[in-house]
Amino acid sequence: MRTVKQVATAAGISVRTLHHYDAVGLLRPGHVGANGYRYYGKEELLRLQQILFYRELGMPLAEIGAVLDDPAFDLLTALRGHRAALQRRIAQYRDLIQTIDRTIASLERNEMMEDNDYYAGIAPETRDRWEREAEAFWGKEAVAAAHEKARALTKEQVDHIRREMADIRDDFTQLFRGGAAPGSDAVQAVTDRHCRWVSHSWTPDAAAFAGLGRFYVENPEFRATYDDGTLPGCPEFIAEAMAIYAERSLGRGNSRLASP
Amino acid sequence: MRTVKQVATAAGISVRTLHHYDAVGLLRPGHVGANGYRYYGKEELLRLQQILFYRELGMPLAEIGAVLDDPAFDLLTALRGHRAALQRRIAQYRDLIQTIDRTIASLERNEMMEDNDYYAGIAPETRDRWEREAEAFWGKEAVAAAHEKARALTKEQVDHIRREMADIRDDFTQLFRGGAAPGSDAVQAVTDRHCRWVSHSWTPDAAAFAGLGRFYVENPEFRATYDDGTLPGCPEFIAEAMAIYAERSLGRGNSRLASP
DNA sequence: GCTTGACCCTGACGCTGCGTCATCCCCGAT
DNA sequence: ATCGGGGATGACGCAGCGTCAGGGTCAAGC
Repeated sequence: MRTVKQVATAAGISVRTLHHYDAVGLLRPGHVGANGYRYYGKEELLRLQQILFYRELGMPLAEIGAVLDDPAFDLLTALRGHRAALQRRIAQYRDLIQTIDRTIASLERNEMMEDNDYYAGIAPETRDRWEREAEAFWGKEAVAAAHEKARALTKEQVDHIRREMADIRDDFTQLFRGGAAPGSDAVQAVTDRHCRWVSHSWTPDAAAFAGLGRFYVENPEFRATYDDGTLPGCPEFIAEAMAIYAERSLGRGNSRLASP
Repeated sequence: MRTVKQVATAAGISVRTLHHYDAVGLLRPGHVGANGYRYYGKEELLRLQQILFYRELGMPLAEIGAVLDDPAFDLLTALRGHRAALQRRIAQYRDLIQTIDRTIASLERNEMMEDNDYYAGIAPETRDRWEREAEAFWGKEAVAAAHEKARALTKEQVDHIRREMADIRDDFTQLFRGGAAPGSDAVQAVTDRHCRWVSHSWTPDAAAFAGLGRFYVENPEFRATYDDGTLPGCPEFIAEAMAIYAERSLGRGNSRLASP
């Protein structure tokens, strides 16, 4: 029989959380003393473990209660729904990140041009505000599309290319986190996709592709792109994979890109 | 001068939102009529566009207010911080998705094997402890990978595998009782079967296979399984056989598992 | 037996960004 | 005069606790 604090510290949660779970009927103490103290036994601790597990999955408390109290509850469906929701959120966040990147880029451009202003007569602030307003007004998609059009590419092409790059980047980071070896089949497969992607605008040979990898390592912008700020060493990992790929698949003239 | 509803429908937000923004001082109407009606002019509309833009980036309203009201505010830093936060969230969600996948997999496996499940007769607590020990020993990734592999098996396959394991265990105990040497041909033949058996869910190299032997010795549950309580020293015997096997047949790259 | 400090309890408000009533006022059209 | 479509101001709700505030309880040392 443990008191609230003992349980809380053991489980890594706060006393208030236990109070809350008691209040909403999610986890009742096994015993309540005459003084009103809550005491938890083994059974309650086990239940708490389960609660915390599902909570970590982002499941709302009410749903957790339903799962634990009703064995007929369709947990599988609930989990799948949860998974889908998480993926939607991830996709949404990725879009947001792209928008932020564009905003940052435009801000930096403006700062860079502050001194020797190319656009004499127009204050950078104003121009910047214009762009943001335009984006807010027509939607970032539309503005982006307009910019891309100027580069003589169709929207679908651009979209496709962007998505492909995002995919590749995600695959790389995930493999890196999973501890995959740069020379492993999985990593090399992604590197192959990357090489094909690069080939949209450029046809690298072995040396050039390996050089691009080194460029990723040395260039802060690219580091930031791949590194995620949370995965130090990921650019090096990618560069290594690219070097291996260059030697294996691009070296000695056995280019896979000769016949696309 | 537009009324709340006009602004709201034009901007795609609710009237309540405008009220809220007014209440928190984020967006004040340009004019307020004698009757209390809010009227918004062009300036306010522009400000609203900016507000909505930053809101879409997931920025809290208070911060948006700071950005718009204080031109000295470090927008770049704020945006970068935001980006990092979003990426952390994405990483977190990806971890959650992985956990969910594992949970779903285990649930499906259990449903598939309702009666005779993998860990029949073993208390969930014990099972969990096993799993944690196994994870500590080989790492989470390896255990998770083994689980994935296991979940793809049909019921008959599982039955077959279990029977095979029982046979192997019997052979081991019989040989041990008969005083066979761990390096003898008979014992090594059984060890070979054992290695193949293990390979159903895992592909060990020499070090890993020998490590599994030590795991059998050190882990009480496995001791109990092999030991039968009547044959002290049997786990050590098996571990020794496995170590020898590992060196002879798995070491120096002459792996039999390279071409299964 | 008394003080002290560590714990325990029960409210109750706060936070985020509005959605959703409820209640009442106002304006133009009929 | 009346009616319908806005408009306004509270106020509660939500999700999951954090964070006081105010007041008992317990074990230990003096």
